[in-house]
Amino acid sequence: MTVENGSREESILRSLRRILRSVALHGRQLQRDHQLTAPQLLALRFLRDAPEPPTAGQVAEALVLSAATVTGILDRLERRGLVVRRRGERDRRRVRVSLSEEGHRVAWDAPLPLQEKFAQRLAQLPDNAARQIDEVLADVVQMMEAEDLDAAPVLVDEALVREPEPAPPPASLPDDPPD
Amino acid sequence: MTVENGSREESILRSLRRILRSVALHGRQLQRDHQLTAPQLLALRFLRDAPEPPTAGQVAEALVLSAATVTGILDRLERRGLVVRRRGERDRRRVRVSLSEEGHRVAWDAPLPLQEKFAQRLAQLPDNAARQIDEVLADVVQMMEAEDLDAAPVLVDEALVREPEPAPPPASLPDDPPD
DNA sequence: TCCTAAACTTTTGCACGCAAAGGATTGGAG
DNA sequence: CTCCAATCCTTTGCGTGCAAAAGTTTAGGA
Repeated sequence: MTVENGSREESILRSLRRILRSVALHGRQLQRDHQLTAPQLLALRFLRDAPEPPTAGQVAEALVLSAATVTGILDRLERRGLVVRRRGERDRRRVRVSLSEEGHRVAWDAPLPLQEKFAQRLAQLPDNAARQIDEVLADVVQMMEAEDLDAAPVLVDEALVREPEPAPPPASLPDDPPD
Repeated sequence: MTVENGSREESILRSLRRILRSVALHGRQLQRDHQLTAPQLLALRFLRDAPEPPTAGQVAEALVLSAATVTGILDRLERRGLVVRRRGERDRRRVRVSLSEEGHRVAWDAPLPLQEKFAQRLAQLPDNAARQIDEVLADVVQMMEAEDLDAAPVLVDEALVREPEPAPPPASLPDDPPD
């Protein structure tokens, strides 16, 4: 209410842009230093931590990427011998992906993805600060995802709907009848 | 400190992912509905608002993209007749970019980029809510941009350094001796 | 059994994004 | 005037990303 007001929005937008950019920059640095792109690294880690070889689709779901995109990522990882694709036996439509020896080595040596560095820092915050960040980001998501606002009943005060979201299931793999 | 703690971080990371994704999805919707991608739209708007035809490099700077990327964007806009490239006369290394007739029409009809829709919603928030968002995002940026934290003096409480940022210059074009 | 719909992955085609290399032009040092 | 470094843009090569179409394989109904 006090200071220049329009600049507040600019500041917020600038922060968002910087966040996007920060993610991108970190990705490039990663690639430069370790010959691994961010999604490749995330895929390796997911494979490493999976109790059993996930399918291509499961990798896509875990990384929140389309199947088409994951195909490309796996292509490159496979070409470099970090990953192995095996057609499912029970269900031959599926493709099970697992780490090679080399893949395991790399997956363990690889640096943390930005996500986790960030998470580490978050973990060091006092709980109320983290809670505040959580809530504010949820609000931002809400504003960004709100349907085209042309006639939208936009947020009026902090009493914001807090995620009707179908609460993403635990990180474990969905039911997975072996092929 | 109270409730399940790790899930707070997951929630925050999920929000960030959703924000990134929201930007991407909006871009695709834009392309589907208007045959224009987000960077193309931003370029058109920048050209529309520029007092005089900027150079390719100025467009890149304004959109915070590399020159190489902008070349591609301008290629596509030019191929569609929305934009005209003219070699500078005084300095023939430069390329001045301007809107065609059609380009002007499109630039005025085009929808708002997500940024502005979001900004509209922000403007409807009570000031203290906006302030909170602003501060929290600034903190997030700080945490994301902090140098590799291996030995970093990480934030301990809300007393965060608030943007040493060299205050981006006004939106006007940099000194521009006519070609 | 046969046939079609659904499930899963890959292919194709397009648009970013960038770094690095290349080409043209300019400006300044000598 | 000559030459070379700096400037500006484009080209090349690679890696995301996605939608839509295509290719396989499975499952379910007639």
